[in-house]
Amino acid sequence: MNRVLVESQRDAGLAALVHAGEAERPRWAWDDTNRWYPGLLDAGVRVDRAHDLRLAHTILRRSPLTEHTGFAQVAPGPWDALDPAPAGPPPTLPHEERPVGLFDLGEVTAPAPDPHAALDPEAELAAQEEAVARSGDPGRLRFLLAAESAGALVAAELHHVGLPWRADVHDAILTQRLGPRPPLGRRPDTLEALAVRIRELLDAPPTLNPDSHPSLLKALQYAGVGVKSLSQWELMEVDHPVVEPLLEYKKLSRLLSANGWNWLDTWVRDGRFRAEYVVGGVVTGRWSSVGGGALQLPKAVRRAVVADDGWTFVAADVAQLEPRVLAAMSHDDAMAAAGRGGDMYAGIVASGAVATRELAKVGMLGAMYGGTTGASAQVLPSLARAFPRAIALVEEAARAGERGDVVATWLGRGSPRPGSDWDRVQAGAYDADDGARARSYTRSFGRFTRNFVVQGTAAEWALAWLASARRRLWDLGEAGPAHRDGVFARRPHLAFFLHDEVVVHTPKELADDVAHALRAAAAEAGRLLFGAYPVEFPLTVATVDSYADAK
DNA sequence: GCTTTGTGCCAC
DNA sequence: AAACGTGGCACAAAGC
Repeated sequence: MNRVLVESQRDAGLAALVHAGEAERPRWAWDDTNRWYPGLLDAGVRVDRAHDLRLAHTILRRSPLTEHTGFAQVAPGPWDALDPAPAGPPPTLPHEERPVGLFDLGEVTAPAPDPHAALDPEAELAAQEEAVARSGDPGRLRFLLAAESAGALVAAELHHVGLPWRADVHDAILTQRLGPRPPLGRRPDTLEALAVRIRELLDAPPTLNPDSHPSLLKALQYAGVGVKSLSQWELMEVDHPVVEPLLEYKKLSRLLSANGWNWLDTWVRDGRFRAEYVVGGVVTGRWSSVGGGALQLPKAVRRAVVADDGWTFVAADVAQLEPRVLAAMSHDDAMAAAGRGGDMYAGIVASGAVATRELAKVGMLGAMYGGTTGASAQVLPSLARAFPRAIALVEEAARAGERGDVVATWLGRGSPRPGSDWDRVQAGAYDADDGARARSYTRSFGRFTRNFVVQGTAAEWALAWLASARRRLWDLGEAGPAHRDGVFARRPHLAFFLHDEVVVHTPKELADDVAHALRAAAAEAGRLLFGAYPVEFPLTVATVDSYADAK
């Protein structure tokens, strides 16, 4: 049963209405989960199911399964122009005053009309349901839309609860590696000492700023260090005393700028890191994030992710998700068999296809990414003999992209068409240079579609896993000490998600049940996507008090 | 002065 | 200076 929420219901009575309505387990349909759910969560209301019209609209507009429908063929409308709503207020700015605005005599602009006022969610839901019904595979699309919307609920809940973050531990990590926090505008002691050492070894003046690429590159050349760039991999190939301190400087400088004290001030409040996850933010269907680099938390600071007292983390990740997904999509029995037993790469070696686990790994990754060089390309023929259906699937996806065609994930998410420069590049291939450029562009798009089908289907598996885990964790009920107010105060809940891994924050006494729930959810996700096809999705699960101790 | 671009590195 | 997919982010330099 659907219940559509419209703008006129955005008032003080909303939380009570939704709370009461939950008794009948409806599917709440709303324009954008982040415009409704954060407020409900703040009011202590969790919803069981939802339908995110904006996310569903995007999928249905681009799926090959609906391309013959009017829904996909009409000109872009207001639903196509929506930006994702943020899950929360913007962070506080470090080291500066917030813009005041009141006495800012700059250009006065009228507030933009709220695009949501013009939307008709009831009509949009009806149109979406009709498009699904007329699609080439309503069952798959219904599942995809349900999984995407469940993901939106999860993302809002992740932002609501936040990832436990110990600022004091983070500060200790920074102080140990960089020295005490310096005054504004000064380098930390360790970096300053390294800068001095780098200048000495290069015989460079005290004005040399190691953060300035052009001047550092010049100084390296004067000193006879023949590098064309400052990237690690190139510096590592050079034998010169400056390399070691320079690499150390770069590593620590990165830590400082990306996850240093400024990051801590900006993104950690009240012991929580609240990231904005953007569901469907990647064309493949993966999530992206904005603010704080939530999907790039470096291993160096994960020590600061510490469970609350009486609570612990259960961290789980899927072993070799993408090749398993590929085996299932292609019904490659030999590859599925290689995945039985936990380590698919070991299974590939056992099958006799390649000699070592490392070769199995780089070979499979190369097949899915479109690698053309090195060991990965060398073992590709062997992999193609051993796993013909799997390799054929990615090769066909690559050829489709090279033709400029659309490909689709297992559940029907369509790839974007090539950009407007596609025709221009192809048509302009007059001389040898232009021809080479056109071929390079074509192959590049082929690598994109090759990877799209696998990465996108892996993202669908992950959504199904998240949705199932979310329900199972809720069903575990309340236990142990309350750590906060709110609906998850005494409940195990998802606290972090990263493409193929999750971290659950749970009362200690439920840790074993959580681990079981995550494994059961993984098995359920496999069944929901691939039915009885015998492909396994084994998890590596660890119960840890700090995220740094997971795997 | 501001915005855009290039570089490099973090995650999967 | 990348090879081989998807991203975000900070900083300095270049562009306007």
